Amino acid sequence: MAERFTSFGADPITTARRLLGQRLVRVVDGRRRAGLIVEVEAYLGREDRAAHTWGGRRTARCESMYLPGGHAYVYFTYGMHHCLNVVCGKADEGVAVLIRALEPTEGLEEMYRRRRAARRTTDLCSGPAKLAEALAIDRSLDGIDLRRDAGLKIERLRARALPARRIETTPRVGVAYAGPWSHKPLRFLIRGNPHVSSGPRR
DNA sequence: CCCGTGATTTAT
DNA sequence: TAAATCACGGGG
Repeated sequence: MAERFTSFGADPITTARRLLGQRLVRVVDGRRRAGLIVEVEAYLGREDRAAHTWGGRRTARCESMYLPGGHAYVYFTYGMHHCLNVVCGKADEGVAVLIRALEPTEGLEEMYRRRRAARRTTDLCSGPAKLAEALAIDRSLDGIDLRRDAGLKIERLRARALPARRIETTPRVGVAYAGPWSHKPLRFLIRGNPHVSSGPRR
């Protein structure tokens, strides 16, 4: 029986690295859908032009990003997509880690049912909105506590972060508008994993 | 490459 | 109130 991952109090870069290789679990009607976290991005709060909390912006949408580490921040964009962030740090810091891709491990049949366009397992969760669709994650989960809530949690499969040589670092995806912040190496992937999204390779 | 799609944010 | 924007994905 896997324990829950609960070390959400650190800064977003540390948390991002710690989350790689852990297991994201969604329970719907008592049934599990799960996958290993293989790609994440760190969002650094006030100073980070690409973060929703940039400049201390505090809007209805991103309010939950100011909760203490361990909560979910789920937002809706492009009129059709949801994305899941794991809030980290302390209350009011506005820092989080975007979960960008999973290697599916449980509930694949249900994932295929939800993801009409998926032809192979690497299409199921290889992007932030893909995994949200596959795991039925939407704004109803915004602000929930990942350390206590039954519907969405992270299981700790390893006590320590993966060794640095197994982690690839690249700029973040889709933040070209963010000036200097668009090039910073804040995207982290498990090197060589086929389930990562189609962002920059290095 | 282009485009859907509509909530959310930002400008007037 | 109106206009622009968008942590994306799918199909050519």
